[in-house]
Amino acid sequence: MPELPEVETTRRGIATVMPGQILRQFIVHESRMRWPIPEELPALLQAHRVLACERRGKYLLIRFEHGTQIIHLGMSGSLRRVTLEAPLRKHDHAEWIFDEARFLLHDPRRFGAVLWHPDTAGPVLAHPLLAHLGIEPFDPQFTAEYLYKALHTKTQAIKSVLLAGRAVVGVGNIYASESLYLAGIDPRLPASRLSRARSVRLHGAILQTLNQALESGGSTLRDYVNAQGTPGAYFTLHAAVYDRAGEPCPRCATPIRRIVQGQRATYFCPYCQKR
DNA sequence: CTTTAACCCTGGAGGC
DNA sequence: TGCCTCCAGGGTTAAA
Repeated sequence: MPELPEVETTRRGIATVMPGQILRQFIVHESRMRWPIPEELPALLQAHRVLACERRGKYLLIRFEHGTQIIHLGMSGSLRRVTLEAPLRKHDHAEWIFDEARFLLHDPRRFGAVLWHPDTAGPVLAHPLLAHLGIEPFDPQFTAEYLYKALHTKTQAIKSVLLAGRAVVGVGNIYASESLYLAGIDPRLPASRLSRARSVRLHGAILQTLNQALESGGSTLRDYVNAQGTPGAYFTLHAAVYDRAGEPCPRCATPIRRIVQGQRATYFCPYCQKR
């Protein structure tokens, strides 16, 4: 589920509650995630104050006075507010308990992670998992020219390059297909062959796609803040090509094609999207 | 350095 | 019903 808009929506949700609060208890129910949740983490965090809730790519960063929790939601994870009394469900692997709020990390596939980076180890953004991430899409420095320069050295198919997250973060498998559709670009095009003019289109398409998803995430946020626990309508509902193999292209009615690139599904319109 | 494929894990969908 | 196979929006890691 979580692509960048979902992660950002989650960040906004926890950021309305956690900063300034003292974490009374951090409890681990299942430590076997992408990497083990450090055993010493509950003791390290107990009675410490949250300073801020940030995000880098799809990683959530919960800053404390002495270090930062690095959280990834993987493929099936969610971090949601629940009532103080709410019973644990299957796949609730960790919980954050504050005086008047409680949060559960729920992740059936356990591809997610909860790590700890002490301040003594240096800036958290220098952490090996974060150090090589591409630019944030909403960073003003992310321009069409920036995108052009990041792509023109890569020989791989443009869809795979977008997905890799080294040029720009946050374009997951859904949004990669959707952005390329919006920009009229064939996902198989070698990234290096994208012209400046088409970089402008792609840049706009990426921002439009992510922004649209972020807006629809607002309903998720409302649910989130109200502790209803049900994910809102995700962007999937408005997808033009994603998961629509065989269905007519919204623009020209040509059947949408599904191909596999780097072991991930890609959807595109063979007529509207050009090499 | 780049590129490819295997892998971590559970659950839902669809075929038989 | 049940059993089997395939597929899933993430990203790291090892191998080529």
